[in-house]
Parts: sequence; C-alpha cells; structure tokens
Amino acid sequence: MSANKIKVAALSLFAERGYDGTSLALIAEQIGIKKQSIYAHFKGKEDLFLSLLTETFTIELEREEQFLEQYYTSALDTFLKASLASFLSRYNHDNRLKFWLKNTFLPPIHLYDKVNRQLNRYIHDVESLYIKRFETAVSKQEISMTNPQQANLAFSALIDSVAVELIYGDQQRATAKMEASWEIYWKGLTATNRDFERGR
Amino acid sequence: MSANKIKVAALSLFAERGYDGTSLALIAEQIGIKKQSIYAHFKGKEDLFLSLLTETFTIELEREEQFLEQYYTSALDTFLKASLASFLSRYNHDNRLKFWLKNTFLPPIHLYDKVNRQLNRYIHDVESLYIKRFETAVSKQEISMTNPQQANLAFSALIDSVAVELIYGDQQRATAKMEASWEIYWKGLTATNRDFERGR
DNA sequence: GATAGACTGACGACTGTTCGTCAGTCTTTT
DNA sequence: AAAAGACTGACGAACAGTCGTCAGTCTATC
Repeated sequence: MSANKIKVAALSLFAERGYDGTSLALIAEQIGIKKQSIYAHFKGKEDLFLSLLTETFTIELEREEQFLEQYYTSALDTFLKASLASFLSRYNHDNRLKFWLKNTFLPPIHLYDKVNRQLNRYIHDVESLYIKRFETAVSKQEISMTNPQQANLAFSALIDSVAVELIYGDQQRATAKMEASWEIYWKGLTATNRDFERGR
Repeated sequence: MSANKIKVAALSLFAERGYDGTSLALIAEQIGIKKQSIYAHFKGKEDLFLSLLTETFTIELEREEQFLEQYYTSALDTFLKASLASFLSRYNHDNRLKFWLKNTFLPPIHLYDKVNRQLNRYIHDVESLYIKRFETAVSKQEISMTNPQQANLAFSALIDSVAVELIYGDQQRATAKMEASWEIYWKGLTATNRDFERGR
C-alpha cells in the first residue's frame, strides 16, 4: 500500500520541517513517485496533514491508556519515571512525537483552529487519565501532597521541559534536566513524610 | 526610520506565522509599502530574519543581566518568582519572546544551524548568570539543595513549561501550571529545612 | 540664496522558481 | 474486463529577488 508509504514519508518531513517547509514534491520524491500521484490517495496537502494529525493523537492516546494500565499497580514514582523515560526514548525512535510537538507549536495559520482543537482534546484526555492515578496516590498517601490536580500539572510541566530540550536537540541536556527536575519534583511531592519515602 | 517599521512588522508576523509562513509581501503590506522596498533596507528575507534574531538575543540577554542585578540582594524565592512572572507577562506585551520561542522550535531548515548556534549561546549565557545566583544561595544556605547546577536546571524546566503552555494559547492554564510547579519546586529545594523556610 | 550633485526610499515591471492542483492516459493487478 | 495506481503535461497563483527609474532631500559650491 503506497498510501502508507506517503504517510510515513510525510510524517517524517512534517516533523523535521513543518507544514510550510514541506512540499508535496519533496514527499513524493522521498518515496520515488510524482507529486501528482499523491492525489490518488489524499485530497490534497491539507487532507494529508490533518489525517496524520488525527491518527497521531488517536495512537498516542491509546498508547497512554495502555501505558497506564500496564503500570497501574506500580508505585507512583516508578510509574512517573517510566512515563518520562518512555517519552524520552520515543522521541528518537518514533517521528510521531516530534511531528505533533513541532506542528502544534507552530501550526500553519490557516489550520490553527483545527490543530489547536485536536491538541486540547488530547491534552484533556491524557490529563483525565493521569489525574486518576494521582487521586489514588493521594488517597493511599503515596505522597504528602493532597492536591492531585496540582501534582499532575507539575508533572506535565516536567514532560513539557523534556520536550523543549529534545526539540532543541541536546539529548544529554534533556536527560540531565529530566533527572534534576525529577528529583526535586519528587522531593517536593513527598516533603513532609520524607523520611518514609526516601529509602524507596 | 522605516527600517524600524519593517522590523516591527516582521517580528510580529514571524512570531505568529513562522519564517516559511511569512512572505515579504505580507510584511510590506502591513506597513503600507511594496515588497521591493524592503530590499532598500535588508539584503533579503534571510538577512531580515537573522538580524531580528541576533538583535532579539542581544536584547533578551541584556534584560536578563539587568534583571539579575536588580534582584541580586533579594531572597532567592522572591527573585525566581519575579523571573517567572516577568516571563509570563512579557509574552503578552512583547513579540520578541514569542518570536524566538516559535522560531527556535521550528526554524527554517536552511537556517537551522545559524539559529541553533545563536540559541545555544544565549542559553549558555543566561545559565551562567543564573548559576551564580544559585551558588550564593547554596553557600548562604537559602536552600537545602547543595547542587546549584541541579537547582538551576530544574528552574529552567519551569520556564520551559510556562513557555509551552503560553504558546499553546491558554493563559490561565499557564498561570495555574506555573503556580503548581513553583510550589512543588520550592518545597523540593528547601525540603530538609522546611520548617525554617515555610513561614517566609 | 540659488543651484548642481549625491543620496535616500519607494516604485512598477519583470525574472525564474516553486507551489498545490487537476484532467487525461498508460500500466499493472485481479 | 474492471479497477487501482502511477504516470505526463499543464495550470494559475504565489514566492523571493532584481532591474532601472524617479521624486524628494540633504549638502556643498558658487
């Protein structure tokens, strides 16, 4: 199926160069067809881009759900650290993450609303997933912090900063920043009963 | 001076639409001239963009230096909170911040190296400034954390996440995230001698 | 104080290129 | 024979950039 080959090439190019920086000719060239042939599979550039975006958010959300299920019985810190590590490793082995990060940051103006609406829905959905885990953490007193919303927001801030650093291209710095932030974050979450948590 | 009017218009358009999404004709239209006239002031699109970028980093670095000087005698938490607040408020009143955030995230491919080199120099310079403040904080025992590098990295992660949220367009969420992260961050920095710090 | 010459910023008209898009045709597979 | 997929050729629109020109303005000379 060459519709798939088009998607793969487009995903990688959009991820690297953004929407405006990627021409259909370049996508076609990448897989050895003519740009006009793309129209046999997609209505146009916009259609190709948006279908990739929708597909990406669907896949990413499913992955998050699966991830949460897999780690649901684990300790909170184990789970969160795994989430961060997964984020970091995915960035290098999967263009999907890079694709949506870059293109939600600077989407083509005429698609701004559509992109933003999909992004916000995704963020909202993922947040609901994580919030649940933080709620059980609060009720089971895994952390001293009593506000699950706050713990979740601050954790998503960790993810954000790793994303920024990854896109800026310094893998080492991304890792260092993640570890530095994580330690302080976790200390902050468990501060009052630190003596119990420290030994984990 | 109309070179300046061009710069102002270009800064705002590049900030909103990125390099590839902004045409010289659009910039010219914005200030009521024809695109050819831009060439009387700049060698071309690339020259205009890069001069804006260089100027922006210079200005931003000077601002950081001035900011640090202004707050050098303040308590660490006062200073850091002011830094975060300044970042948040600048985003809405100054296109410079939006301009460099968006265009370092997804720069035009053919300028990737030049953009990245300038960005990394800026990050490095700002970091050296902040590190100094964290070092005195450690030596004066303002915080319990003994690694100034780590405290600084984690703080810059806070800045990153605010940046992400601002660009995603939700001012309220940016503020909420900042406050949530800040509280946990500060608690993490001061954890062991928390009883002394808490009352501040 | 009038005038000549250099400088400035903006212009219309134009180049070459690339963009997304479409209609029609050939080729391969079933 | 039908259908799908890739092809060729061509399209208007928009792109960055270049040319020669011209109306002002500033400056220096007489």
